[in-house]
Amino acid sequence: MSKGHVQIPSCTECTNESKIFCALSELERKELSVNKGSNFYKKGQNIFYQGNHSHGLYCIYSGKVKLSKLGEDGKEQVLRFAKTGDILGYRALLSNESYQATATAMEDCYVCHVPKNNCLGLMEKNSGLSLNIVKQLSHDLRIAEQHLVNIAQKTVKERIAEAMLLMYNTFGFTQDGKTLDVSLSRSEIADIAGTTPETAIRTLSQLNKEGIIKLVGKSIQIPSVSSLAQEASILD
Amino acid sequence: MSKGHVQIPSCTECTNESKIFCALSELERKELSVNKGSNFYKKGQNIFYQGNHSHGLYCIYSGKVKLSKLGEDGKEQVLRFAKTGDILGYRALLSNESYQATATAMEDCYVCHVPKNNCLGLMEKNSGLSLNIVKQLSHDLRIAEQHLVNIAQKTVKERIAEAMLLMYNTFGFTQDGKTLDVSLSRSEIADIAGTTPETAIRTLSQLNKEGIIKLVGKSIQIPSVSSLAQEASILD
DNA sequence: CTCACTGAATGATTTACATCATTGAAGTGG
DNA sequence: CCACTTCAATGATGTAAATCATTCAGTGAG
Repeated sequence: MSKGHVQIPSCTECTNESKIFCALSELERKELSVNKGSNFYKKGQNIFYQGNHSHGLYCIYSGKVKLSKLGEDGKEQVLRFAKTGDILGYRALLSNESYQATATAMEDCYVCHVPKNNCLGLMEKNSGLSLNIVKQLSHDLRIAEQHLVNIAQKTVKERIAEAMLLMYNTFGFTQDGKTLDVSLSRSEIADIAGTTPETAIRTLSQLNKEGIIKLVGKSIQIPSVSSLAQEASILD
Repeated sequence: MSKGHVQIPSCTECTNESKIFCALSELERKELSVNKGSNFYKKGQNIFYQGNHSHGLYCIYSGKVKLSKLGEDGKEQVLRFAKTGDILGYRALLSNESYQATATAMEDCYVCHVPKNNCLGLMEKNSGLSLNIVKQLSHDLRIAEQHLVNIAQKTVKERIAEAMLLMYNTFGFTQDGKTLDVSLSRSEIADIAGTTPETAIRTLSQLNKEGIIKLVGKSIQIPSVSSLAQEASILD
């Protein structure tokens, strides 16, 4: 807890370029800030659980978060990721249903929480905010449906390649311009691709041998994004 | 009921209880109606194609429609269904992207089309309408993500059972209270469950032998919805 | 330093499912 | 009425991937 002591500023001072809240005026940002809470989540901690009831909106000040869902047998399926500036929990908030996924900190995170009434009040007043959220929902739906088709029709190898691409598209590279700026266990990669850890491991080392990716300790390098993309969509 | 001569009324007179447009006042419905077009689609015809650009919103006056998506290799994946009173194409309209799925008439359909500007104008004026659409999007996202987990983790038999349940939940039974009120080819059922026609056929006849479902010619009967749900490992 | 613990990697075995090939049933048209 | 087409159904076979089991490398505690 004593780690760092990061000071989270008011929403008016927030430097994150939020895709959602950019529609707000200075005054509205102030209103957003009034009742907000800020929390620190250690790597591995859950921000909310599938089945919980929603009390507001989460906004990631810093850190990486994964959203996953449990199947009937308890096996985890990663749905998508979120990072600095992204908001979480809008689906449950808007449909007034319980959370249908679990949000887990992939690394130490600072996350703000805006109470339900603040959000809904602002959405009613500011149609730009509503539209941004609608766009976010539309985007998520598109991604989810594409993910569905991928899981249903592609081979494990293609799905693993696709998972690498997802990680690249979401988090990008570190300074060296080739290493994925995210650390996932083999088991988590398997949960994205809808396979088992063992098969994920085997497939990763196969891609490694083929030079499509490079496994360096815990981290993964992608020498050529385009050849990885080719691997993800075309059968060998 | 004579084919080809159904008179589609103005939106003010529409008897369909639309989940979306119920938020509109009499006056707004009139506005909705001004520029709307109405079309007849024969069974098998496409209402819009994956990749097309959106010019407005579709509203189903009568009939059943399936929404599906093509994988890289051309294999079809059924995403969801729509029926009388449902609207289509809101995702593409709102996110301003092209259609990412293809809508196909499963039986002869009458479908209205409301131009883009009418829709967006009404949405701006009536926040209840926006909220309804947000709720619809949230719902679709929930279904899509659940579908994803099912495809990723369940066996073919469970997925086929789930597909039967989806058909039941969407279209219900005919008058006899046990026959699914929808006609799908085995190949289409396979496209829902993410499998091949052959395996779908074999699994259906297996479920038939076990008495979970009854295959009567082209139609499918469900003696007990709860035992079918059990077969699909649905707990909720 | 060594013992225990954790995650990664890989081999062996089994299972589930796709693919291929064939037959039968039901339409459809000349 | 019969050939022709289309679709449902099923059996045989090959294969991808899950499951189980084991080894190995790295890390931290005592």
